Amino acid sequence: MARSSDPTRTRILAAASRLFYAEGIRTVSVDAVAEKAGITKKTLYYHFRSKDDLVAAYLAARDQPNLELFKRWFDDSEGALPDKIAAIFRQLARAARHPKWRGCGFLRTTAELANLPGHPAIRIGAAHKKKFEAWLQTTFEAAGIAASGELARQMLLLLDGAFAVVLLHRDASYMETAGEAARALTTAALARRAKSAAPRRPPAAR
Amino acid sequence: MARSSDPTRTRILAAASRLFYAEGIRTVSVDAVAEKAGITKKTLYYHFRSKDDLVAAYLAARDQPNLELFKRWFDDSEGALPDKIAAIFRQLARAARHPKWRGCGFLRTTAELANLPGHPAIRIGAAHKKKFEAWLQTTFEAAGIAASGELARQMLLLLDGAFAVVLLHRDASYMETAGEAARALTTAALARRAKSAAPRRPPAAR
DNA sequence: CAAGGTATATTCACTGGTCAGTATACATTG
DNA sequence: CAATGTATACTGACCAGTGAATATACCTTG
Repeated sequence: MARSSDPTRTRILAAASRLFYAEGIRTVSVDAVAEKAGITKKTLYYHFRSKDDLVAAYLAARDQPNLELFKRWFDDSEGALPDKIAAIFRQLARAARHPKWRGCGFLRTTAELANLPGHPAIRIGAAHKKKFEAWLQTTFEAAGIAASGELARQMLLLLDGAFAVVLLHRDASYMETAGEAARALTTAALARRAKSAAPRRPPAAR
Repeated sequence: MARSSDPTRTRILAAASRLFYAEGIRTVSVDAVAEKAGITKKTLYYHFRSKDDLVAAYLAARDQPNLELFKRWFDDSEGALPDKIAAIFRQLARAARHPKWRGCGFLRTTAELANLPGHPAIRIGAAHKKKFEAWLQTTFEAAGIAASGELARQMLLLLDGAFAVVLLHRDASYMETAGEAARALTTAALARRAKSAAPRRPPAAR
C-alpha cells in the first residue's frame, strides 16, 4: 500500500490540486492529471482507486494547510479582536487579486458535485468548514462573547459569501466589505458582553 | 427566426432549466435536454446555436422571475425594514428545506464555469446579482440610510454565503442565522441615520 | 384559385473526439 | 524470485455538433 509520503503519490496530488483548482473537477480528465504529474494513467490508478478518490484526496490535502493559514493570519495581525477578524478578510482580498485565484476549492467542488449529495469530497468540504467554524467559536468564547456560536456562523457566512461574490464579479473589494461587516458584528457582540457581564476573565470553557 | 414565445423553444428551455439546476451544467448532455423536451438534438440546435448558448438562456430566463420573487417576499412581509429584510431569508430557508433545492443556480453555474471567465452565462449571473444589489441599495436609500451601498453589499454577501453554506451542510438553519445578521446590520445602519440626521424624510434621491 | 416557390421547423443517422477505467506485460529492487 | 511499481495499448460508453433529407406553412404569380 502506498504511504502518504510516497513521492509519486505526492506528485500526483500536487498535479491534481493545481488542475482541479484551476479548471474544476469535471473538466479535468484523469489523463490530464497523469500527464501533468509526468506519469501514465495506469500508475495513477495504482495510487488512487478512482477519480472520485483522487478528488477527495485533493480536498483532504488542502484541509489542514488552509486552516493553519487562516489561524496564522489571525495570530500575526495587530489590534483587538474585531481587527484581527478583519485581517483575515484583508489577507484574503490580497489573495483574490492574484490572477490565478479561483475562489474556495471546497465550495466550488461542492457546487459542481451538488447532484451527488453523499460524495466523499463534499463530506471533506463540510468537515473543513465545520472545523473553521469551531475554531472561530472557540476564539470568540475565549474573548467572553456569549453568543459565540451565532457569531462564528455569521463570520463563516460572510466569508463564504465573499468567496462566491468575488468569484462572480472578479472584484476583490467585496472581500473588504465582508471584512467590515465581520468587524461590525464582532464589535457589537463584544459590546453586549461588556454590558451584560462586567469585564472579567473568559468563562471557563465547558 | 424563433421568437421567444415559440412553444418548442419554451419547452427546451424548461427542460434545460430543470436538468441544469438539478444536475449541473457539465453533467447534463445536450442529448439529455433534448430527450427531456421530447425533441431531437438537431431541433434543439435549430433553436440554440450551442450548448453554451443554451446555458446562457437558462440563466437569462431565471433572472427576472427570481428578482420579482425576492421583491414580493419583501413587499408582502410585515414590520419595519430590518424585519422585511429578515423575511427574505426566512422564505429562502423554507425553500431550502425542499429536497429538490440545490442552492443558487447563478452561483453554482459560476463556480462550475470558473475556468471560463468571460462566459456569457457568468456575465448574466453577474448582472443578476448586480440588479439585486441595486434594488437593495435603492430600498435602503429610501429609508434614509447613508451607507446604503455598503449595507446592500453586506446583505448580498450574507445571502450568497448562506446559499453556499446551506448547500454544503444541507442545513437550512444557516439561512436563518444569515437573516439575523442581516437584521442586526440593518438595525445598526438605521440607528446611525437616526443619530446623525434627526428623523426626517428620506433625502432626495440623487 | 391553383401551381410552384421559399422560409421555417423537424427528424435520423452520423462523425470525430474524449473519457474513466482495464488487461497485459515489463522493470526494478529487496 | 516475489512484491512493488510503471508502461503501452485497449474497451465501451458518451458527447458536442453536423449532413442530408423531409414536412409544414405561408406567399407569390400566372
